[in-house]
Amino acid sequence: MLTLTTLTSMPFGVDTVNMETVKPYHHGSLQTSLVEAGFELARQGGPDAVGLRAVTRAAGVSHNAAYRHFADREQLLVAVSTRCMRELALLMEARTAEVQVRDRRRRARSRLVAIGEAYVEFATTEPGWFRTAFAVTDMAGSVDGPALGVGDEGLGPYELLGARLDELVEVGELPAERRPGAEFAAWAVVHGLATLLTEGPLQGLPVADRGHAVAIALGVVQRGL
Amino acid sequence: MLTLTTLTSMPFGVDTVNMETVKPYHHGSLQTSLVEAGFELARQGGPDAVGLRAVTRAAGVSHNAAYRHFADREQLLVAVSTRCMRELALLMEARTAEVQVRDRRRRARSRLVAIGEAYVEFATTEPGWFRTAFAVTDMAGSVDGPALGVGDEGLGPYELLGARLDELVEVGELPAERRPGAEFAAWAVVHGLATLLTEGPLQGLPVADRGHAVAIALGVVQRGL
DNA sequence: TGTACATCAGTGAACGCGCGTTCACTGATGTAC
DNA sequence: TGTACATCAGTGAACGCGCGTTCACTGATGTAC
Repeated sequence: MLTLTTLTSMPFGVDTVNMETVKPYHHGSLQTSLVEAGFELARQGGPDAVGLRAVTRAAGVSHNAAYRHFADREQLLVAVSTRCMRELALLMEARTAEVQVRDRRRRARSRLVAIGEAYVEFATTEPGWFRTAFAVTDMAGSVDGPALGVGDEGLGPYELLGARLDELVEVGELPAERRPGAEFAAWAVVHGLATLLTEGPLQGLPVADRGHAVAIALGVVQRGL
Repeated sequence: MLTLTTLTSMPFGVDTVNMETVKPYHHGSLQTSLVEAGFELARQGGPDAVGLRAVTRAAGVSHNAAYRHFADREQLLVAVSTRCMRELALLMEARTAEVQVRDRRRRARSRLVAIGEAYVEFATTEPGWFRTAFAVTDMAGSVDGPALGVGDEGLGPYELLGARLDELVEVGELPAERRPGAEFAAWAVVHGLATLLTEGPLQGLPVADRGHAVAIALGVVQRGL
């Protein structure tokens, strides 16, 4: 199993070390550092932990240096949220790539299951990041679908789901007439599982039973599609 | 369509009026009043709006009178959350009772759909209450299932779902061997829809499309069960 | 039937907390001439 | 090649906010005698 933190490279490598020792007046990449600090804070404390003061404190900078880079707390949170969303998308992609099935049809199904499982895996192993990813939702929705973007860097979770469903159609595992709206069903189960297991009343469910619950729910959706 | 607020009677009738005019030193039913005030605050502002000071202010009482009835803010929130959960259960029961279908099998299916729709209806029409209902989740989980209780006053949402699924089995619409774990699938879709439409990235979905999305998702689960 | 007194349910002032935000500032950078 | 100066990125003190919680208190209630 991949460690989640290995999915993305460090924001800047050597500079971080130099910063510790030299500590120049001009930071050089403070914006990135602040987002990264917020990302780490969000890991433990969720969106509420991402504050202007907390983030600047963690970056070793005076508390209102952040105002050079973000208009207010909300904008910082948007940036950190996007960062979390990208992390989710990266895990989904990684788990998809791991699928080793020859048969096109079975392969397409496995890959759909894989992104679903990755979604729930992300939520349960990194609940703080998961909550933060969905803490900001008033990014203007696009016409093509809801805004679950991760900026210019790759596809978002929603796009990845769409790609899997398209694949299912291509391969003949999903009747084309059932394709429209299929996202809603697939996404809803998986998001529901993630939320119930993470923040909701299924929090206390023994870890052993979790996989079971996920398997049942994903099975029902697969059969229903 | 029922108005949600009509589902429960006022906490106390005449006393409320008298309280306004007489305002005795001893309130008489402050605990109930505080919970009810929290319930109203939660309607607009969700769980964060349920504070000791906010609630006492709304009840027209000094800010720490609440400590006679609740050990701390958390306990107040638990009480208000339970209140919200009961409201959800009441809507689910009301919508179930409205189903008018003769055929036993079709009736059982309709009633399952009805509680699912009620769940989503509650979340979208009363997002503050919905969020508050699920804001407290560390009530010790029971052995029989997750703690989604509403105290001594009737069944909780989880129990209602179980009843519908049992009915489906009785009536022959759900193979008994698929009954175990069926809650997970059903609950997950519905909770996922509720969350995505309410707090998540589907917030911006035009109201017209909502019903469509819900119908598709519920259809998939029905078919999959 | 009356009264003393324990108990209970409120009051009001005060504390400390961390937060977002604003202000006037200073140190570093880079570019026009 | 050198220097003045605008611009940019950071600093540090201060403000006001609402919150939960604690303290010592007072007013009302009901019960034992």
